[in-house]
Amino acid sequence: MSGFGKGCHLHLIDGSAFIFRAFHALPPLTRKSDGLPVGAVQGFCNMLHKYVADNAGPDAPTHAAVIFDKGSHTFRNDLYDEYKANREAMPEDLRPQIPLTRKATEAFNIACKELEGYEADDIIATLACQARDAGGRVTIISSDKDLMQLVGDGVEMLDAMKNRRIDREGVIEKFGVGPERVVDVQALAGDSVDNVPGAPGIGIKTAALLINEFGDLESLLDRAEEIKQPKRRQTLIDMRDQIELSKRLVQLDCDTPIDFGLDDLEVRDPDPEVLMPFLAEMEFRSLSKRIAEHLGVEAPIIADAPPPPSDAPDAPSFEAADYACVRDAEALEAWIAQIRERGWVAVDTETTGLNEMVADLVGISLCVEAGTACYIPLTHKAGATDDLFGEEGLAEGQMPLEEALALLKPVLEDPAVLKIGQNMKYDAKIFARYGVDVAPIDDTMLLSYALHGGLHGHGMDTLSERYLAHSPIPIKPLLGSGKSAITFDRVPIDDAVPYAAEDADITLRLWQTFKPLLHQSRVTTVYETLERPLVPVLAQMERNGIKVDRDTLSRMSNAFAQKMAGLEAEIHELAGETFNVGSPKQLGEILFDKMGIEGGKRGKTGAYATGVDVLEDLATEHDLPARVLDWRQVSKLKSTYTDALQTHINPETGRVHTSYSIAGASTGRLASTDPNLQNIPVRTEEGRRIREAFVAEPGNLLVSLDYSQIELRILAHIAGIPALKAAFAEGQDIHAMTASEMFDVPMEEMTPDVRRKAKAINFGVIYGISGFGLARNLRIPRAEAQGFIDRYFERFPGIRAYMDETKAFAKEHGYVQTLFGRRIHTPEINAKGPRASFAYRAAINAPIQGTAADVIRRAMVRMPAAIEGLPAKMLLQVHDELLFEVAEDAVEDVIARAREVMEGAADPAVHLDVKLTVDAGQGANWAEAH
DNA sequence: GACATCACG
DNA sequence: GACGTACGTGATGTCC
Repeated sequence: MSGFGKGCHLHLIDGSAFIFRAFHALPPLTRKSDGLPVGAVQGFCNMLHKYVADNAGPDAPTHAAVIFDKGSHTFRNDLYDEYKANREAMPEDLRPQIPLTRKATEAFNIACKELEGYEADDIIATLACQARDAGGRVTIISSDKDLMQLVGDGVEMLDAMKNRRIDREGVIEKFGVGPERVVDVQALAGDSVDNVPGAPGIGIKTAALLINEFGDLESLLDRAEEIKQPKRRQTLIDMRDQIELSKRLVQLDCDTPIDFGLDDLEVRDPDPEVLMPFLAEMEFRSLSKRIAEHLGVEAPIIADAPPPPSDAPDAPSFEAADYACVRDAEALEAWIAQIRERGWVAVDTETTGLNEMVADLVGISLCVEAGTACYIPLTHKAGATDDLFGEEGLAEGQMPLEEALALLKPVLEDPAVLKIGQNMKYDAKIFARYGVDVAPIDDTMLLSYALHGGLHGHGMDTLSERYLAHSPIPIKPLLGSGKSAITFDRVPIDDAVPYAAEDADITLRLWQTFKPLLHQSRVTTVYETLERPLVPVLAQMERNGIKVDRDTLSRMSNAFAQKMAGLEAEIHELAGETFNVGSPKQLGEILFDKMGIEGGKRGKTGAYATGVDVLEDLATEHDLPARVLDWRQVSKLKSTYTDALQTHINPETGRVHTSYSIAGASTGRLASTDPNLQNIPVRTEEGRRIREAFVAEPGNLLVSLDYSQIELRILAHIAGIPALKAAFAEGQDIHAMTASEMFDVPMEEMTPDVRRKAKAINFGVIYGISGFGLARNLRIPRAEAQGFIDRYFERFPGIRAYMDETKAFAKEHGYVQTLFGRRIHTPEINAKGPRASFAYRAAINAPIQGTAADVIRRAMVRMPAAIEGLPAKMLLQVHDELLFEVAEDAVEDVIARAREVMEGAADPAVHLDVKLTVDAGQGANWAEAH
């Protein structure tokens, strides 16, 4: 290459951002041999490898460098000694890893640059300017807003996390001005993270407004007298020096005295002779294997590896794996022998659909060690050979389903053979329909949930990509999509084998990866008491289903349809034209443009907001929004409940079978899908009637047991609030007690309104209270809401301490914990900006909501044994409620036993200072039982 | 497929 | 002092 110039493309990676991201995104990891923390280094290497691997295309960079900060004192500190003064100290675990990330960059043979006394941003600015002036392109890999001033003229940014490019338009979207005026806006708005003062009372929005009006900062300051708002005018006049200082702080230096040139940054291939030893030194086993594979060299042998649960010393790559197709009893028996020899097997089923209540078994995959897997096709259809009667034969070369199941059943039910699956509830339910009761089990999805809850999803694709660096064969090309989609039994066996067997292979490798980590992360008990044992319990509940009366729903649907039609006519009449009432966009235009109602607020997409709270405010003055609210309620009830629910009634059982996701919610709660039976209406009279359609079989009753105020009780325990504990012990009305404390109203004189306020505050505390949130909820001025909160903290001082401690814990560890040891990761807690506030509130809430979720999980796990022998079935869980179907004469027995289990569910693992109490109800339908 | 809305705890 | 805010979910309809 003859020097940097036109046609060249320079990539500049913000090294510090990479390190911090790697550090916070990953669980702590130490080097086995000496305990040196290396998690961030590993994450950093992962990102570099991904970066290198992703940049092979025609748009590949010709030049690249990773830029680091160096030294804590920069010229900005000379300008302003408070610059970055409120930044928190670097975490202890991260400090020793910083020099290692530099070594890593060099090991990857990527230029690694820094300059004493200068921030990485200034070096990036200098290089970007040089490259631009030479006529080349530049991509800055960072999402730091301070770098946005450099965008334009061939310079772009790339947010590697979101894989989003930020160009001139992106900058305007963020700052309201073009890149050349970004520093002016920043000078006015300041930056709390870097402690740039700016002008008090002016944020980005206002700053952009002013700059756009006056052209640039200098003109604005010179002509500050012309500003109409008196306060703003005075601020700009008084604060001129501070604003000008701020500008010098945010302005990047394009002239740093670097001692190298663009030509030194030419992209070079990594040298395996250097890279491999470095990875070996770090003891990155799987990463070095992966990179060795990518470079086509031998992976280094890293001594002192922890013994994997597999006896396979070197797992073959997925590409090299050769999967078997099992077509007869003899071959299957050979596999079964291998399984018995080892004592475990990864299992995966292929079926005709996602609904386990309906789907039929098509084939089974087994894997006994990494790379050694098979697929047993069972009911694949022959190709396009259907005859006139639509009868289709089975494809050739499959063993009879019954024969295969007869051979496998003893193994699948053998207590000495562990069956490993990814989302085993699905497979267990399928097998159950064929008379096979799979046990014991391990579930890689649940292992990941216990280990990484809150960090990422736990689907197989995610886990495989993250932990095995392998993208599973996608199912789409096999099945097609849309109308022409086929079911798995129509996939040719030859195509099915690699796909299906690979799933079992991946599952086994994930198990080998995760299982040893359980102990290290101290979540073995969580997995073994709260996750794994729930699988058979939920499988049984889902198979039980709940009887839903179609006629009741159908009648309600008709009534709703009539009511909607009437309301719609009224609404059109009021609007003076017909429009789609269900379209928030059209409704907004009618209300705020056509009718000219004041106070329409536009959301981020530019459409008017027309949510309930907006319409409720308008409804006091206008009829139309009031009618729309009515229409919406009816429309919701009809479409989501009376209509959709009917389609979920299983024709064979006459019941509705929901599916619970165990690893969906980050806090440990379950989530119900297809249909969601955890959000059946109850708060309004009209909605509650939907529950009349959920009925018991003749001779039975529905029995509902729910925890009373479980989250507040847990809060009282965790935060140690004597007043709350005492109130619960005495069985007082907790919201009334709170109100009495806070507003100095004796309990006898309590009014509903005062109690309502206290209730909102109690909930607010659980949610990580803020003045703004409470103000909005209660529709009171923010200052008043803040006053309530201050008073609450004064009266219940333990709350404040709990919040502070929880926040500190999250910041230090990257996760928070429930009383039972469940970890909920909060990777964003150390982010900057509003994301951190989100993470903060979620971190406050997670231990409370999560502990409540753990409690009911424990109750559910114990429930089958507790009601054994009684004519009762557990049907549904709704977070703090369990619903049973019970023969009439056994109702009292079941209530007594279930209540005992639920009230004692925390014991013996945790002794709560506050007792848990359970309310019970019964009736012919769910409305009566609740 | 994103977004707005609304049902639940 | 200003960001943009209540926590956790799933399903539906509109609109591009």
